[in-house]
Parts: sequence; C-alpha cells; structure tokens
Amino acid sequence: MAGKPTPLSGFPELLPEQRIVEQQVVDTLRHTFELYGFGGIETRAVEPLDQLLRKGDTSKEVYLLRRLHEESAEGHAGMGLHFDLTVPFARYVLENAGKLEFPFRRHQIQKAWRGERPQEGRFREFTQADIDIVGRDALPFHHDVEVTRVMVDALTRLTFLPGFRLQVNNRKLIQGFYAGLGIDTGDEVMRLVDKLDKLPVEKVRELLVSEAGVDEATADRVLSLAEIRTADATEVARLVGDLGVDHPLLAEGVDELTRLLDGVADLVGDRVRVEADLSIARGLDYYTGTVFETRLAGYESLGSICSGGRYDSLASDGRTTYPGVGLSFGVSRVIVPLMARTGLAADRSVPSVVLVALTGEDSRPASDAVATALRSRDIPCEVAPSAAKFGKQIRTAERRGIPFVWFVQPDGTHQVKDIRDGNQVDADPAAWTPSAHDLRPTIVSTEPPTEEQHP
RNA sequence: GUGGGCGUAGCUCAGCUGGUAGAGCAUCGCGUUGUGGUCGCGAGGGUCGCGGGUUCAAGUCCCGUCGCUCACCCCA
Repeated sequence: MAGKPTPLSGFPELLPEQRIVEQQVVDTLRHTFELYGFGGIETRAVEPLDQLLRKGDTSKEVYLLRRLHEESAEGHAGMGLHFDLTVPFARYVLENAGKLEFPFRRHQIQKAWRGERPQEGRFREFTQADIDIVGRDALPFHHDVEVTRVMVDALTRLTFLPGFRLQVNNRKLIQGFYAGLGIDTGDEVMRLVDKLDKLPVEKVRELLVSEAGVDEATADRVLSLAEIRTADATEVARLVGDLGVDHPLLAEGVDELTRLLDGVADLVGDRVRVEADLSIARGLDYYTGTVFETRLAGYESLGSICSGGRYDSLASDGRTTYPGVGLSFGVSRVIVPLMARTGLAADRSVPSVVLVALTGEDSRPASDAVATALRSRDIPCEVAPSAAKFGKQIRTAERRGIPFVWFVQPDGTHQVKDIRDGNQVDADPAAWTPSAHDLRPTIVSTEPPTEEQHP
C-alpha cells in the first residue's frame, strides 16, 4: 500500500525552477505596489461563515472548517477559508477602522481557496495579488485612475510574461444608458450582455428579448453599446453619443471612463494596453462604477486574469460607509498555465550562481572558505556535495543550471570556469563578481502563441 | 453537481481478434583513473491505478471503485 503519492487536483505545486518564477512575479508586484505607497497586510485564512456568505449563493464553493471531533448541530465550526481577498479585507477595514488612516491603501498577496471543479487556470488553492484604496464616506474618482496606473505599471514590469490587455468599462455608463432607454430590467440585461464573450451576438439578442423582456429595437441599441471598443479617450464620448441616448448617469459614466483612459495614457505601451470595452460588466454584485477585466495575450481562453473595480460600499458598519476601488491579479491563474503550456521556468533550479568544486573531504574547509567569501559579497553559491571527479561536479552544476564552477588549485590559487563557454580564468574569492545578469536566476520569457485570438 | 476522455518504467507513450512487459528520452556505469556537454557500449528500473468477474490464460474483455483530465454549471 506504499506507492507514489499522486497530485491533488486543483492544488498546484511547483518545482523549484517554477517557484522562482512565481516569486519573481510576486516580488515585482509587491515592489511596484510599494513604489506607490501601498503597504502590505495579511489577513487570517478563515472568516466567519456569515461574512463569507453575505454576497450570495456561493456557499457550496466555500471550504468549511470542521474538527474531526465536531459535535455541533451544524457539523462545522462556523468558519470557512476565504475565497478571495476582498471579503476579508472589507472585514479587516471595519474591524480596524479606528486605527487606519483613510484613504487607506494596501496590497495583499495571499492564498485563497474555492471548492469549485478545477480547470486550466482555475484552482482550489491559488494565489492572488490585490491592491485597494478605501475611503471613509467618500473616495474621489482620481483613485480609480491611481489603482489602474499602479497595476499597469506592475504588469509592464512583468517583462517575462506575455502582453496584457486591460479592458475598462463603467457601471454608471451602462446603467445610465439602460435607464435612458427606459429599460427596467437593467441587471438582467447586463448579465446577458456579459455573456457576449461566450455566446454569439444573435443568441444574446434573442435572450435579451425573451429573458429580459426588451423589444428588438432596444436590444439592438444595447448591443450597439456593447460593441464599442476603443483605446482612444476622446472616442468614448463620440461613439456613445452617436447612439443618441441621454441620461445624467450615462454622462457621468462617460466622463469617468474618459478620465480613466486619459489618466493612464502615458503608461500604456506595446506590452500593456488599456482600452474601453463597453461589453465588460463583471458579476452583478457590488461594482458601482469603474470595472476591469484583463486578457493575457495569446491566452484569451483563460478569461480575465486581473479584475476589479469600484464599489461604493466595500464595507459598512451601518453608520459609516467605506467605498473602495481595487484590482486583483491572479498569480496562479497566469503562471501555472504558462508553465504547463510553454515550460515557463527559471534558467536554473537553485539560486546559486557558483558551485565550488571539492577536491577531497579533507579540503572541504578550503572550499567552504571560498563560498563564505563569495557569500559575504552577496554572491549565492554552494559547495559540491561530494568530491566526485571534476567532470561529475561540472555536470552537477550543469544540471542545476549553475553557470560557474570554482576550482581551488593545488597551489592554493583559484580559478573559475564559465561552463557555458568553457572559459576558465584565475579568480580571487575576495574580488571576483559574476555579471549582474548571471547573479540571479533568469526567467525564460514566453512568446504568446499566435493561434489563440478571440475576445 | 452533469457528461466525455485517460490511468503501462522518472517522463512521453506503444502494446492488434486475450498467450508470461516494450521503445524513445532521462538515470547510472564503462570507453575517458580529477574538467562536463558529442559519440559508442552496457546496466538498473514495472504488483500495467485498485478490487472483483469471465477464461486454461487478462495490460488487453466485463463490472465496480479511486485518481487525473477536458467540457458544462459557477466564477463573489
């Protein structure tokens, strides 16, 4: 009954050379977030069940905590693992409202858990990286622009990943447009429009008529709005205006969306684009203004890999309301499929840039001394595990992707060999330094496949 | 939760209408006795997911079960 353990579906684990990729993604995100003054927090893994279930009928996706010796009538402890970082954050804000400075900005990079059936990019245990800004009673719109700028900057710095396309819309714009058309089933219409990336337009038109009860002319105008897509801030007002609908909320939404595109224009580039996409709505729940989705170039079937938006009531204690705006980047969702599909990984499986060769166990102190000298100058290195033949020691380095092997010569001098080109030179343990490029593992960047290309 | 596909060596897989288990890559050794990669030769490695059934005989057929996987549902 011994046998090899098998992987647990939905609980991905990485090899060392893959974990390096994940850590570099997380390090880059954190570094960028902190450049903008977002401090980090970590919340506990569990929340009371009533907190987790406030947002709807998702109880079946929550992992419950239960003692083996559970005796309560419910059969569980009344606690569950959090399924995102927003709900725990909202609770944290309320709990610590008296001690926090508002507007409060934080980043949070943690695991989350969902009991759903795993698929590519969708796991039961996964890592997310969130930024949010929360105000007390009010939160000016410029913060919507700010979080977008932070995330665009962060994505831009993930140079070893494919490009990103951030799609932005605004709930006020949609709701104002629907109100201007006299639609009174706005939520239902929005939910159907949100399916445009899965169902053909004709099908959605049918559903709008049959399920949302709008007439065909109205359905066509709803779809015309949803077809609007532009990266040009000045185009938004013109394209929406051409549809001839008038409503104060619509005007407000157009203005916000325009300001947002304007506000990030200087940061966008080839790898990270931002565009207005008026079909984006996000799940119905609590977004009230700006909404975001993000596609990974060449991996559109993964769906949105970085989402978020504005919620006028992220949290409320009954007396005070805390509006927020934020974005959530799906770390696992992006990197695990890339590793599976393209072999994305670091060029070595260990941090070491040098393997110090070993001539014999009696000379291990001499090799250790070399390693100590290198480490004192922040050069990661390791000493060979055994005094095997030098050919084997070199092979050990090669298999781990370590680029340099260090030899202590019989006369006590030193040489270091770059095993990639075979070049071997005299070196001083107190002075030799690898190139900055070699010092840390490098991620082999991935080119997007050209086949995939859809919504 | 529903439906399909697949479980054979470390990995990728072959194995026909049942007849005692294979390849490539990887690993280890030797050629080359302290400077790798190429090349050549050789070796090790398997309760064929698990349980039951049919049969003289099951990796192969049947039933069950577990796992993985894809799609649907869902996606706060």
